[in-house]
Amino acid sequence: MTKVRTRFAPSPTGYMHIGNLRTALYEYLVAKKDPEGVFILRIEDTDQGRLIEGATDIIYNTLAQCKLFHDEGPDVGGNYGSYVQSERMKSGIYKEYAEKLIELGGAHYCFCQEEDIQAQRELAEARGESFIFNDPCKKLSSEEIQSRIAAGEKYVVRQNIPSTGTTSFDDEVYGTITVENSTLDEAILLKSDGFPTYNFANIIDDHMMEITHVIRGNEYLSSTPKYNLVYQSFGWDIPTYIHCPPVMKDEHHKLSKRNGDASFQDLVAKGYLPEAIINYIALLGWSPETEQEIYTLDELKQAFNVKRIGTSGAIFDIDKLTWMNGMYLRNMDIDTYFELANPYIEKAVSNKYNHKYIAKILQQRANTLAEIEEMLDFFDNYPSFDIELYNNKKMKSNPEIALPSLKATKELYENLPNWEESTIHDEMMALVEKLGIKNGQLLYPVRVAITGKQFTPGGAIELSHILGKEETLRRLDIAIKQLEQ
RNA sequence: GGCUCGUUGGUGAAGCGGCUUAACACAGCGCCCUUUCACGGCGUCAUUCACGGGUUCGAAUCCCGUACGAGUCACCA
Repeated sequence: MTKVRTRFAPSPTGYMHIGNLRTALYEYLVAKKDPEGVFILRIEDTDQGRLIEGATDIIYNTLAQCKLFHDEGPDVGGNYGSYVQSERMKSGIYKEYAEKLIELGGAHYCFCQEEDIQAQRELAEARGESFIFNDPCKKLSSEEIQSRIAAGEKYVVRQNIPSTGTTSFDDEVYGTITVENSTLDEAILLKSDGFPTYNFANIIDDHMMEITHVIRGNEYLSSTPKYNLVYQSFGWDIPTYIHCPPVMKDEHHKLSKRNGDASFQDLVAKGYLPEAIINYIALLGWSPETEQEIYTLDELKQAFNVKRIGTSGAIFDIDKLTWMNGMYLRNMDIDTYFELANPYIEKAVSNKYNHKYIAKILQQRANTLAEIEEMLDFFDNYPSFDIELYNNKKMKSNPEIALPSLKATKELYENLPNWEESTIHDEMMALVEKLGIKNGQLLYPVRVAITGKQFTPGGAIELSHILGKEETLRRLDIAIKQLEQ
């Protein structure tokens, strides 16, 4: 069996689309399922002048962050020619192949004017007819063709499509698809400037790079029969096709840059982990055989099976990603977590507080790194707040109950032998006992008083400990004064 | 408009003719745990698989049609 070779062929647009990333993931997984499989990166940078500075770096960085390491590519080399399409263009290979295809009867020269064809098309559409271009140039004699070319007349190379019969292909996810040849347009392969069209370049590149599995979005489903006709004319092996359903923003729209939808970089900036993003998008449109949902990349390689890719579009659900990201955050060891979270903790909390301890209480609560800053804002800035906050039905707390609780806590805190968390805990519990109230009636008001927030990462005891005796007492004082008014 | 593809709950989805009075997960809701929130635990959330026919003893599962949606029909990639 020949070894599997797949390729990821993005355009450097400066934006790593989630759908594209998923395609890259699937390409990587299909390749790596085979111990000798090869995953290739080919940059398709022939976009009409839309070159964006640093855009290829985004592609390299994204793949590296996701650990989707490619075996061949512009930056890592390989034995299959340039991996940058603009460089391949210069070599003239496409023209050679186009001419070869003409010899083989799979294509022909066409001297028609673009405007003429366009006019015909518009005429047909105006009449409500479907338009299939019937190229008169197909009837040209080879002598005439030669003389017109010799005379310097512009031409394109156009694919030959039989006017009868059908063309079928097998897709691993959509099954066998058959179309009537009579509904297929004879596509231009080589443009009048001598450069190939995207689809033709793709066919040639994939063949030259010995790609065995073509994985792409299902928007290519309709053009695949035309691809096959070219392969057949050349007598080349047809790759295995794996068309994937789209990743949607909502019921009707695909996720796209135009809509301003989140890209991979945006998600990372929002505090999502590349591992979690990969894990989540693997499950968008593909389902494993077991009920397992959390997968490492290695586990994904094991579990992945093309046959279980679905056929209908999947809506990107940020809530589920958020949940999954939280799972990753919670399941990592505290040191790793601290390393990841600290930059965010630094943004919100000055060094006078113990960041490591803060990370510990944060780990079970934050689902994304980016939300950390807001969760910790009360450390350096003690906010003013409404005494309404003391009202909590479940805790049986209200401003009236809060005042004596705060006063008692203040007195207790002032006389504590030390500021260990265990000491604070034991003494506070004893105080609850002594006052004959509920835990929440003491601890809830204290927590509100020292943070000014309804929700905090951690309870009154933990937070008192982190804030330190002096700061805690200061805040308690302010809170008591506010309540006394 | 032609062609191609799709349609199971709010979302991702399992299901491949009887084991399904449709799994699992997210979100939601309720309860429990708990010094808040979160975590964790428990429960609830589609009598029904877009709709209509047909095949069959039996259909979400097979066939046909309808509706709706998407993709594609460029000398763009």
